[in-house]
Amino acid sequence: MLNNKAFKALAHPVRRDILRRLRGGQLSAGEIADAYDISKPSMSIHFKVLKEARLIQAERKGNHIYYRLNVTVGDEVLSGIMDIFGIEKEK
Amino acid sequence: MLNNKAFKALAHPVRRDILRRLRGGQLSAGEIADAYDISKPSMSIHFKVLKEARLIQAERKGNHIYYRLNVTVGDEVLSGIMDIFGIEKEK
DNA sequence: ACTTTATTTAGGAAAATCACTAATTAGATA
DNA sequence: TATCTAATTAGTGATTTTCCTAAATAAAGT
Repeated sequence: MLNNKAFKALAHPVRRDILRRLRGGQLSAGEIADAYDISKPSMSIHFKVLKEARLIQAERKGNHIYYRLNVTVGDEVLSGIMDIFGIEKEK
Repeated sequence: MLNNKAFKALAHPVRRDILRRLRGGQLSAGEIADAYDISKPSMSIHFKVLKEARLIQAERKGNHIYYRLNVTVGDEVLSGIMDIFGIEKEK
């Protein structure tokens, strides 16, 4: 399946929340992780899952790694859902 | 999370395919199951997951159980995805 | 009542997911 | 080089998922 990884990534509430948090622009791994009561290593795994699904993109700036949303894949998921349910895009 | 179950249900490629198959109208458990190289009991579990996520609805007719799509929940998922990525509904 | 057909439930094994702590890597700075 | 900060990787354990076969249930036909 083409974007099975994206659907799998979206199956976890924390990962969906991370994405929502990135709507406003890029944030560092630490900034995101601080918002959750989950260890940094565990958060890092969530970032990895999102990255491998191409739902987020990473950029290193000195000491920090900044993550930002990849809305393109968001659109793909949206199209996927619409296809699944036979929902037409209202123009 | 409200519809975490729906997102979890959508994480499996076979379950997404089952839903797609139901776009054209209702089908019996057996009709759906026959299309996959997976045992009936395992398929039954997939139906259960989809049912508990309210993505499908079941109706017994004599010997058969017919499943049909619940597009309402499809719409909810769609809205959820749009919210996550900050995608605006184009009117 | 017995049998057949359709489907689910029970029980169990393998694999994946998700969390943790400890250790490592990468870059900046003294 | 040594040290500090930021983030990841390694290793481990608990839980969940996903599949199987065998058994049970439900409705219909004989």
